[in-house]
This record gives sequence, C-alpha cells and structure tokens, in this order.
Amino acid sequence: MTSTTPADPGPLTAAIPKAYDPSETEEEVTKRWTTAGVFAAEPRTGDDQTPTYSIVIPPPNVTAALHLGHALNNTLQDVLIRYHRMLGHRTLWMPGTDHAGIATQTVVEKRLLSEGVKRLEMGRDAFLAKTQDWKDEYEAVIIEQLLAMGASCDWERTRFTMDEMCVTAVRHAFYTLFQDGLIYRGKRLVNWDPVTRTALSDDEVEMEEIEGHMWYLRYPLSDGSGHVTVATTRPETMLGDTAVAINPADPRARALRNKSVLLPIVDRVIPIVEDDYVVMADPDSSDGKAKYATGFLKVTPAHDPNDWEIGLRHELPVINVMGPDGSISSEHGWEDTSSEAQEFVGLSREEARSAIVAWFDERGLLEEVRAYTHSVGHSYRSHVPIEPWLSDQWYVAVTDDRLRGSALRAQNPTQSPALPDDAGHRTDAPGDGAMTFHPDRYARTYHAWHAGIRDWCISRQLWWGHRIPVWVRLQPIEDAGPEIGAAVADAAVDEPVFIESRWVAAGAAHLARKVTETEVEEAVCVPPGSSLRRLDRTDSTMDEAALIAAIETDGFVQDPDVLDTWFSSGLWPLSTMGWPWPEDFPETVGLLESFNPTSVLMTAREIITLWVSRMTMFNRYFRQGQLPFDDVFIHAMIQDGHGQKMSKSLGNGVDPRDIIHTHGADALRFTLVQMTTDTQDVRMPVDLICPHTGEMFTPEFITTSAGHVVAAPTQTSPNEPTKSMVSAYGVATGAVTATTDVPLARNTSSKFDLGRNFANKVWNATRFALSRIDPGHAPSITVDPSSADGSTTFADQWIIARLAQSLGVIEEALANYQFNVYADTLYDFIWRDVCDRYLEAVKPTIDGNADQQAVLGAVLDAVLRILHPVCPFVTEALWPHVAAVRTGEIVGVALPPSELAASARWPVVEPLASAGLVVDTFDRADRLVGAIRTLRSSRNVKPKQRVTLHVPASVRELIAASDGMIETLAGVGDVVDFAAGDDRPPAASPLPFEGVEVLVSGLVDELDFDAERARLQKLIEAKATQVRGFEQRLANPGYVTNAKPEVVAETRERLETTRNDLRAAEAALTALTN
RNA sequence: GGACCGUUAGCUCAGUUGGCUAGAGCGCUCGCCUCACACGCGAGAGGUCACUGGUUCAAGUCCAGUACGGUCCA
Repeated sequence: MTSTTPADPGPLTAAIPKAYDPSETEEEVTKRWTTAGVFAAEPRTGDDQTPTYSIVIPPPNVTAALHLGHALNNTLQDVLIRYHRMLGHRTLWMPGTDHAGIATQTVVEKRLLSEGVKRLEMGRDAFLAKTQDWKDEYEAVIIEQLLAMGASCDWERTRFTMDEMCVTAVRHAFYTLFQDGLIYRGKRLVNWDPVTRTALSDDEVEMEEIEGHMWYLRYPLSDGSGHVTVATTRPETMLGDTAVAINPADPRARALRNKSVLLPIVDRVIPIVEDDYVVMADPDSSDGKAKYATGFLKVTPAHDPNDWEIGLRHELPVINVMGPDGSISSEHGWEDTSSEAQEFVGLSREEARSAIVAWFDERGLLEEVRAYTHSVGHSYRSHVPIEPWLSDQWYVAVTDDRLRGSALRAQNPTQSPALPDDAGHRTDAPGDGAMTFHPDRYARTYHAWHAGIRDWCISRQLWWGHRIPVWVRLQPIEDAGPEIGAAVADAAVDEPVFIESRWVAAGAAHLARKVTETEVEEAVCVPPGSSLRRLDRTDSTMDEAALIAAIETDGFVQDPDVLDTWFSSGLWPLSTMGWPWPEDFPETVGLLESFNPTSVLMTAREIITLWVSRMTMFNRYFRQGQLPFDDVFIHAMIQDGHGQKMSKSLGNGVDPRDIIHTHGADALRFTLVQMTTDTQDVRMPVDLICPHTGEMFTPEFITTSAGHVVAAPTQTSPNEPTKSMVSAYGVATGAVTATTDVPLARNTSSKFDLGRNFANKVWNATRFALSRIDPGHAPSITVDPSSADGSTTFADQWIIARLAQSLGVIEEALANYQFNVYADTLYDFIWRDVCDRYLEAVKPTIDGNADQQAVLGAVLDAVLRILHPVCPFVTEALWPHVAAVRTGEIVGVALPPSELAASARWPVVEPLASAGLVVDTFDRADRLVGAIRTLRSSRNVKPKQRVTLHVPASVRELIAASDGMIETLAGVGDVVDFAAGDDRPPAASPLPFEGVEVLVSGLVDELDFDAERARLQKLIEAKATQVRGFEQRLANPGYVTNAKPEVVAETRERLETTRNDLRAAEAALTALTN
C-alpha cells in the first residue's frame, strides 16, 4: 500500500454540481442511448441459443396523452427489459400505438363539432384525413412521453395498429377465420348506441344504476273477458310486442292458456305464451324483480335480449320499431302500423315513452307507476342508454372450441379451476397449460370470463378503423344463378353455406345464406394481396385490385363497416413481428421465431377480457397453439387521493411530464416501482403547482352532483390572492378555459420526493467517491476480499458481503415480479449500507488505502448497475465518471467495462465464505454504535466531540474485529479495558450491552446522577417485562411441546441474553448509587 | 345479484410458509451547516393491526361473519 495525498478534486469532480438536476441530464442521456442504438433487438440466427426476452407494449390509444397509469405500466416493463438486457439476453421491447376506433372517432368528432363541422357533412375521406392528423399529433405526444420516461423500446420498430404491416395481419387473419367458418354474419340483437350509431361489444357497455319508473300497463284480452297487466321500464317498446308471457307455474296460467291479447295502439293480436323465464309476482319478496313483477311479461323480441330468447323458444315474430337513431320508425321491419300507431312514428325514444304512457293513462289503461331503481346499460363512449337493436353484424365464433377452448387450455393448471366439460383436456401440445397469471388470482377472472363467453360482434358502424374485407350482394334467389340456388336450397334461413365459385378459384372465400325464404345474401372475403400471391389457386390471373374490381362489377358492394378495435389489438404480438409474411418486411425476419411467445404481458386488470383473451385465442389459432406470452402480470390501478379512478372526465389524471418536470424521470420511476405490490389499487394524492409563483399547494376540492371529489375549476394562488388559475377538472368539463392570465395549474405530488431524494443521494455518494479515489493510484491492483492478509478492511468485506446478499434478493424479486422488494432492497442497500455506514466508515482510511479505493470504485460501479433498470438517467449520467475512477479488480466481483450503463452487464458477485460472520459482527457493532449514539444524543454531545469507551474483554474483541468502524461511526476516541471489579472512571455513563457493562466517559464534565438512575431504571423495567414474557412462554407446557424446537431454543436464548442485560443494568444502577 | 381487493403510526404503504420488541417514506419533536449530500446527518415520540366470533401453545397473518371503502362482471 502506498500512501497518497487526498485526491485533488480534479476538473471532472469540479464539474459535477452539488445536487442532481434531472432536467440538465435527461435529454443528453437519451441522446447517448439513441446514438449508440443500444435498444435495437437482434433476433437469433442459426443455432444461437442466447436466451431471449421480449415484451410488446400494450399500445396506448391515440386519443390522448399518457397518464400516471401508463407511466406505471411502462416503467415496470422497462425495468424488466433493461434488467434482461443487462443479463445479456436478446431483448425486444416492441413499441406502438392503437388506433382505438370508436374512442378516437368520438374525440375527433367532438373536436370538429366544437368548430361547427359535422362528420356526415364532411364525408368519409375528409373525416379520415382529420382523424389521421389527430393520430399523428397524439402518437408524437405519446412517444415523446415514453422517451421522457426513459422507455428503452426498440424505436425503429414502432408500429401502429393501422399501419401497413398491421393491415396485412388483420386482413389475413380475417380471411383465414372466414375461410375456416369462424366468422359469420347474422341478424342479432346488438348493443346499439343511438348517438354514435354503432353496435358495441358487451364489454363496451357500462351498467349504471338509474332511478327510473316501473309502469304497469293493461293489455285487454282479445275475447273481451278482461285484461292482463304487464310491468315495464321501457313502455315505448310495446309497439313491437309480439306476445305476453306467463310462468307456467303461475296459478292463473291455466285459465289463460291459448288466449291472446289485443295490443293497444297497434291493435295487434298477440298470444299469451308460457315460459319459465317469467318471474312470478311476489310483493313481499326481497328480490326487486319479483317485488315489482305482475307475473305477466310483455315480450318484445326485437328490443330485448331476454325477449329475443323467449321469441326463439316460441317462434314469435320479431318486429323492429326503431331506427338507428333510436326513434320510432316503421321502416326497419314494422309493417302493421295502425293509424293510431302512426302518431308515434318519428318520436325519439324518450318522447315516445311519455306519449305512450300518456296514451295509456288517458284511456284508463295505466294501472300504476312506481319508482324503480335498476341497472341500465350505457355506452362507454356516448354515455347514453344502450338500445338492444336488431341489425346485421359480423361475428367471430369465439364460442368455438378452437378459440374458447384453446384459450382455456392455455392456462397453467395449477392456478385455474378445472376446465369446463366442453373444453376438452390439456395435452402436450405447444402452449397448453403454459400461461401463468401474476398475481395468480387473476387466473380465475380469466377463466370465469370464458365460461360465459358469447360470440364476438366485430363490426362497428364507424369510419376510423380496419374496413371489413368483405363484399356483399343481396338478391332474390332466382336471380343469383343456379349454383347459389342449389347450394342454399336445403339450408335454413341464416345458415351459411360455402360456395365454390370463380371468386374462390381466384383466391377469395365465398359464403351464401338465405336471409329469407326468397332472398340470398352472398359474402365474398378477399385476402390481402400478399396472401393472394402465395395461395395455391386455380385461377391466378387476377391480383387483389383486379379481383375486387371484378367482384364489384358483378354487383357486390364492400361492407361499409370497420372492425372492432380489439380485432387488430388481438393480433398485436403477431402483427408487430411481421406475421403472416415477415419476408415482405425484411426487418421483421426472425422476430416471430425469437420473440413470440413474448416473455410477459403487463397490463391493468380491466383489460383481461377485452385483450388478453383475444390475443391468446388469435396467437394460438394462427401459430399452431403457440402462446402470445408466457406470463401475464396485472399491476395496480392508480387512484387519486380520494380513492377515485383517474379519468379524463374528472380531470384527475396526471401527465407524467408534470412529475418529470418537478421531480425527474428517475424519481417518477423509482417511486412507482417502489409502490408496486400485488394489491389492486394505490392512492396518489396530487397537489397543484401555482403557475404564478411556482409553489406547491393542495387544491380546493368540491363534490360533484355524482358524488366525486374533484379540484374546483378555478383555484386561487395561495400567496397571491389576486391571481388565479384553472384546474384540469375545470378544463375537462368545459367549465373554464386556460388563458394567459388564468393558466392551467400543473400537477405534482410529494409522493415522488422519495425518488428524487434517492437519486440525489446516489449522485452525492458518487461525488464523494470521485473526490476520494485517485485513479492513478495503483491502477492494476488486485484486491481479494476473502484473503486473510488484512489487505481489505472489515468495512470492505462487509459491503461486498451485503452487495452479494442484496443482489440475491433483487434477482429473486425481479423473477417473481415483486417490484417493491426490488426498490426497497436498493434503497436499503444504497442509502443505509453504502452511504450511512460504508462511506462514513471509510472516510478516515480511504485516502491512504489503494485497496479500499478499488473496493469503493467497484461498489459504486455495482450500485449504478443494479440501480440502472429503475433509475436509468442518473446512473447513465454518472457512469463515465465512475468508470474513470475504477482501479484494479476485486476478486469474485465481475463488473466488465462497458461504454454505457444501458449496455453494461448485470454484476456477478461470488459470496464470501466469511460473509455470515462478517455480517453478524457488523450487526453487533452497529447495535453498539446505536447505543452510544443514543447516549450521545440524550446528552447533546457535539458531533465532533470524542468519547472514551471502557469495555470488558468481549466488547474489546468486537471493537477489534470491526476494525475501527465503531470508533468512526460512534465518535469514540479512546477505548480502555474495564473489568467488573475495576474502579469506575469519573463521570462515566453505564451502558448495558450484550449482557455486560460498557462505560462511556467524556460525554459531559459532571454526571447528572438522577438522570442516569432514571435512565437505568427505565431500562431495567423494560428488560424485566421482556424477561417475564419469555418466562411465561417457556412455562407454558403447550408451547414447549408443540412449538418448533428451534423456535423454543431461540426463546431460551433470548431469555438468557435479556436476563444478562437486566443484570448488567441492575449492577450499573447499584454501582451508581454507591 | 356474482366475484375480487382493501381497512396496520397523522398521511401513503410494507409485513413470504402463523413464532423475536409490528416496519419504511413523508409529517412531527430534539440536536447538528460533522471536510458527498439541508433533496442532508444523528437521535426520538407515535400503532387495541376496522369490528365480532372461532381454530391454535401462539393470529396483523388462518377460518366464519359484520361494517365501511374501492374495482370488475352481470
């Protein structure tokens, strides 16, 4: 060891400011990554067996900027991606965005409407151009946000669900499913949104509690012998009634058998049918339905899903009395319109409701009206009540075993309930039983959803989306030609039949079905050109355009609808990797083989059904059973400070850029990771930043009529009462607009101080190291911490032992998605161990100790590496500085050099053989340090003042073993021997420690005997209570016989040491009193 | 109506198979501008683990129920 003068804080050190300023480093660090191209994924080639790791981003909707929920989602993905990249895996994080059909169309339409432009007036092409602009704008915002957060996606591969690659996948998937009989068109009741005029899938319908009414309407029997009373919440639908139903068990049923009623207004004679579905009247029932029921149910198959089922059972006619806008209409299947009924045609459903109730009331046919609270489906987009409406829609037969059964069989059998009888058995086939949920309770959510699944309505009456690749022709059977006629001759109405036509010879798929007994509808599905070229077809003269032109010439018209957004999202893990024809997009060659199945899908739980299920079905169907992902990790949902879901309409969503602005990206990330446990929800109280003064304040809250607690639209500056600002809630509701004088207040939250302070701590620990390591000092040194030659200090051995321990905990935590354990372990190791203990302990020795400088450099290097996945910016910024002061090698600690932290290898640390003893010794020493510090603090001893320790032999050994650490950390000057019988030094405070007495002198000039005695008395009482507790436990025979032997032994040991402590304290008190 | 989650310090949250004196961060109190960091250092106070009952030698932890809050599904 050569001695050196303290390192001169050279230019490098001087250049590092005292506090970490994220805004100055983040952009520059991002550039370093981009320039180096470290995020680019390289698929495996040849017989390369390097492990792979891949994630496809849940593509954010291009409707709006990302909020904290996205920040959480993407941070967790980035942690895993960066970690596996450091492990040396071939790593792909696929970025992209979702066109979000209905959601985007709605926001664009709203924006246009505010400018006075209507979608229908501007036309399809112009509207799509506007929507494309919107998409471009928000896609750019989203990518900017992800970059600002440090997401290490392979940006060169950024996809969009409507780009060329995804279009090909959608077209090919649709064609394949169509060809395989898994896509069909049918007249069904759909969830109709009369405002956006589109069908919605079941998942897009939100149930809301409505305080409405139950109307009791009298329907006269057609033989004039009386009437029946039906109860309904939707009187307007009575125009389409085609029966009245009664439960066969109802005592009145026999008398009414084979009778009919004359439907008022319409004068339609409709039968009384008997059906088990009907709830019998029971005024005393606790069940709302029975309580309000009359026992008679009006049956409207065209306007109620349950009535539809009843209609099927009793072969009732289906009469649709509404148009697509929800108004009463006689043009959509209602033919027996009486002149009386004509009065109601054209009314909106709300107007019709009042008018019909009034009509019944005027004629004495309204028996009663009662208040009634019930759930009503609402459109998740327009928020108006859904109208069950009969229309032609396209469906995917997800109830088919090839989809539903396959999705169920994918589940890891150890965490899902038994497969339903109709779902077959798991086999050795790829993917079966291989999909695992974390936390595992979500496996049941997934399972339960598939148990009750219905066919998936995929057509949407929108413009923004993937156009349905089907051309349709409807005509009388006799006009359709002999082949079609023959093909459908024996088929039932609505039963699809595949046709072998010239379109099929040219590569299309061709279906026909009778719509009625006399009309046939043909549908021709055209695959994308790239698939067409590869087909083995008998007529290969036509390319895609020619084929479509020919079909259209023959009178076919392309379906105007687009596909449900989730159809393209469901293909995301496939389409982004170039499926089905990667060779057409050369950059995607090899991706599927290397990276699908992806390693994990990270998402919030609300999307398990919508998305996870469909990706599983599609990926397995199109890739021979292969799963889209092995694991599904469901993370928490971030709520606001009042336990409310963050939503656009409440304006309580927080833009991650606001947090990055006040705290930095690393602080954002670290805090989010630190709060990720396996619970469902986390609360995030949010404050505002006054745009006038820059100070943080808690906004004034108001309660909305719906009971939500939100920031008042206008807020007053806390210290400038004349100035005001608007809240995001105010802007979201349109109550206020931000102006120059009254600007929008940005959000912040003191929750993120945790991460900001931590990043700053790392920054300063590094600054310390840079000022104390002399890089020219023995650069080729080799330090062996396991060597007993005294070349490494106790502190050095201990910190390496702790590094190894922490690494083990972190690796296990990340393997099990325990993100908070990862963050907490980092925090403890870096702050408590490295900074509070290690750095403090080495201060007196490091300047002259080249070995210690090498250890410190290595520890800092390792810290940057293990912290990098969660705090990539500060670690990358410090990386070159730490690399510059690395000297020598530490035996057993592998930290290979790297240009960038982002491409560095994860540390490998071999555990020291003596680690257990070293850590034990440290813990004992640390307890002694703590006891001395407490004593010092209670006497107000200045930090610089040294105290003298008088110790018995056992403590002398501990002090020697810990190599000066106790003296440094506790501010101890001299240590002198002291045995039980020795004369007591003057003004020395007794300190019972490990059952022996230690004396501390030099604290004060004069001892306050009363205070000393009181302190000891308190300690004695505490120890005595503990001793009694242990004694009682051991006196209990049940404990001694039943508890695990090691637990009992531990209790005995603890009793022993506590007794010794008690004795030592009592002896000290006696000595003090004499 | 069904399912799931939560209720632990003033606040936000940890607490793996039941077993040391129930932990952290913030806030609070006291003392420190101790030559990396006041976004800091040292010390401390603060909890009937929502409630009721049960299982057990032993319950924050397991079981049953209640209350309140939240989410998803119908």
